[in-house]
Amino acid sequence: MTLSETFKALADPTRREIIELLKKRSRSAGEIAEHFQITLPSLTYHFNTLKQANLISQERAGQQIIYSLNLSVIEELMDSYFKLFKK
Amino acid sequence: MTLSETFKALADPTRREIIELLKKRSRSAGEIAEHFQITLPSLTYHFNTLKQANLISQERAGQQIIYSLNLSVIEELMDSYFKLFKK
DNA sequence: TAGATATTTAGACAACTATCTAAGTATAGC
DNA sequence: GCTATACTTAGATAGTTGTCTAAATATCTA
Repeated sequence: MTLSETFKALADPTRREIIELLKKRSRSAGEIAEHFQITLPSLTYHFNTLKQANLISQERAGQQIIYSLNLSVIEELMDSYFKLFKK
Repeated sequence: MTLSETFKALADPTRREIIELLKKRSRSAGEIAEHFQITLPSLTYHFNTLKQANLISQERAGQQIIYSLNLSVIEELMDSYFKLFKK
């Protein structure tokens, strides 16, 4: 989970929209897909990108996979971000 | 100057290192180049990426081009960043 | 255990990125 | 005006990204 991975993950509008959705509540892949025009495989690609940046995590619930925001990691991120610009 | 452009600009380690250098003081393209192994044309590409994200600005001083951090824009950025994760 | 539902993996592909070399532009100083 | 210095622009290229379709995997339910 490098800074580069994190910024790269946040650089895509689809992925930021996924974060917006998960901010309200955790959701299954299918529920998330309802908000987008792109295919589920494409979304899976974005889930993986966000997971690799440690921004979200997943959990199986029966046939569904539930995605959630990793709020703890986001705090660290804020810190790195501040440091980048602070003199 | 979109959020995507900004995050994309920050996703590259070379560009973050340029920011680190400019944080200490404004510098010419040549001075910045001394800190890297890559060619000046490659650095110019990174300068343009950072300029497009409005993170830096340039100013000519004789034969040299001096680059500086755009601190005002960075404040806005922080704000967008907070909003992205705030419920 | 067969069929339905939910999601991922694999493989292909067009577009974009970061790099290079070679050539061009701008300024300074003689 | 010529030459040197500082930097950018142009064009090529290998690697990465975001998307798709088709196939595979996992779980539930009858």
